[in-house]
Amino acid sequence: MKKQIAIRDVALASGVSTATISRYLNGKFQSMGEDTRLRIEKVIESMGYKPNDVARTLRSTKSNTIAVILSDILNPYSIAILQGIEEACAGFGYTIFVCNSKESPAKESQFIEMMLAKRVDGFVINTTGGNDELIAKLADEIPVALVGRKISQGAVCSVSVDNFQGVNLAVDHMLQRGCDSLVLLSPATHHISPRIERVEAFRTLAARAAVNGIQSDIHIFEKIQIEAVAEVLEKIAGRRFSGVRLGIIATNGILSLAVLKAAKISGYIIPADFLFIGFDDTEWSSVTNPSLTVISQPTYQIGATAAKKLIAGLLNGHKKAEPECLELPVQLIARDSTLR
Amino acid sequence: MKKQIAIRDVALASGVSTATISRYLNGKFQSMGEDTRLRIEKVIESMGYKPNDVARTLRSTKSNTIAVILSDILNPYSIAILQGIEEACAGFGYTIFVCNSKESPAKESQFIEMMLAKRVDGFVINTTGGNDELIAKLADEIPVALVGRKISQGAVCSVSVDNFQGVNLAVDHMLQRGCDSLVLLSPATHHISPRIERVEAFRTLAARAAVNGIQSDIHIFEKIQIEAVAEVLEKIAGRRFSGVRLGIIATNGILSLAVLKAAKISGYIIPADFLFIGFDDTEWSSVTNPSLTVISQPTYQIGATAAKKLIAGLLNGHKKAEPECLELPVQLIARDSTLR
DNA sequence: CTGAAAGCGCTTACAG
DNA sequence: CTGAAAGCGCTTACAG
Repeated sequence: MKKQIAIRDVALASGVSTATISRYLNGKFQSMGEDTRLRIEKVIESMGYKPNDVARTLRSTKSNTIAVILSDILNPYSIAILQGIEEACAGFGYTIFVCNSKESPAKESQFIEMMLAKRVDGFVINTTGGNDELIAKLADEIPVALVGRKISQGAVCSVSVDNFQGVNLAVDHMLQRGCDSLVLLSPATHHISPRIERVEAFRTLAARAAVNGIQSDIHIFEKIQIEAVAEVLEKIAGRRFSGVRLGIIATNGILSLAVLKAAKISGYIIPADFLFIGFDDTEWSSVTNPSLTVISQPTYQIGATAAKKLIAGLLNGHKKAEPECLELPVQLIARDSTLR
Repeated sequence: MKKQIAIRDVALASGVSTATISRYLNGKFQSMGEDTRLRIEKVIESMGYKPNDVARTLRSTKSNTIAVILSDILNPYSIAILQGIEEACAGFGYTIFVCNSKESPAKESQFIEMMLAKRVDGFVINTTGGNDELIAKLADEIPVALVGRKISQGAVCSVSVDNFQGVNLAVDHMLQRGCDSLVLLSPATHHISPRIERVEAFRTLAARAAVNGIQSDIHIFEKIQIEAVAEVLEKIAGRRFSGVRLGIIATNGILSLAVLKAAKISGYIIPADFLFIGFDDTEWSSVTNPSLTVISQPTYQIGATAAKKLIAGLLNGHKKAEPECLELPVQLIARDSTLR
């Protein structure tokens, strides 16, 4: 690497002090003669000078950098959120670090430390659910916006969805289509808020439906494996011969895909054997066999909104993001998997 | 934010100089008394001192940070590569900046400038194809590894796939299944190497097949829109009534999905109306209707390999990554879309 | 094995 | 409108 041109070189060549160059770099043109401004512009152009962001950050304690910590980068849900974050940040000149905690609280807290050491200006976190205390403290020091998953303590800014509404839409849809038995499939809830909320919502709604003789059940999967799902399917869909009209709801995209694969392996036909609703309207949910009725989450918007809230706080010089909890509405998209 | 504890504070509290603390931080234990090491360890622990990476980077010109510039973060292909990069980097303590150029050469070059200003240690780029010269020069200054797409000039390290092999597998498969007319669907090739290579490969292979009376055609899509694809399908699949046995190959995942959607809208039945092979074995290609025969690319491995090559160079103190061009093999996965 | 000192490339009151 | 000077928090020869 050839020797870097520093601000000193530009100052020398322009016949002004480094302070003035710095002012120019920071767009403080009001306090500067037009002639000097023009001169500096020329010199910078001709020397091909590029400011060193690391030095600027060290001095100004502003890095124009945001840490994004995702619990599972493989989930299309996370990617859509990431895209929302990326675009919102790029629009304001912020660059993002991307970390993948893989649902490990230990990794998550390590990443938080690393990002702190890199002096990021703020955090967008889709938390594992295992660092509530750490994140609450973090949010006291530096702007933090949570996406998709909330934490149980502290007043931390979050953007998520109305999970009760989501499950409600799914349950209502099933009942309208004549189901008299409902089963909810969920990944292990741990301390992950949307999972807890969805299971809770289902409990509440199932209790209401029970009054009208609707049966219900809940299955939690510690690990999402096709075989495990197939096994459970075998158990609950055996009812199809008993004249029961079964409706199955899966509470996230990964699990929805697993149900589709398990059904295929086990030879179940959807919607003949059971109606099925998944979560997350991925780009492929309209071309599966059958096409998938889903609860669609505004993923892009979740990411973009969170990033914008964070940056709004940053631009106002706040030490923390507005601790407001936003809950965006979801939508049911009816397709063939619930065709009666 | 409470005042940061600096190395000076630790030095004071430990009764040594900042130089010694710095040595400790950098693991230079050989040149240090065991007693001092232990003492420093204690002090750092009790003060909760965290080194400032920005300052370290400014001084040492090493940021332990790598820029990843993706041409389309929405493509599952990119995500899988990103995952490979992320894991390889995390394994060596490197953090990644993620930039999405959205196939815009202008954005791509802007991102390169930004990342340079942030003093990243290296670049992993899935290029738009519009900055060959810039990237070639870049690679002379700093380690660069290209993923998926190569550039036409300069000796730059790259990890991609054997595209001739991929198309060859697809064409052979079609012929074995009795096709006598082959059509290749490709997004606009621009200067994107795998697209060019795939179209070229098809040309070569189609010419060979022509000797045996096999017909062939190529359609390039400027923009991938369902309607445009449906229109082309209408034109070429009209042949199905002429007793011709048609095989269609789409050269990337996004386009494959579009073909599936277009076929559905237009009422074409795959594989009855035509056989179909897509590129990229996404997690959902086994549950589409019909399940998809694909050319599977080792996406995770592409990313991981590129990142490891880059880091290997970095660790050896090289200014540039080994300018070797790696081409990984692809695989054909046969499913229902080519069932005869 | 350890320290004093210079310096990485900027920004920021302060003074004029 | 502009400059001199201090300093952000480290690392690195150099010297002992």
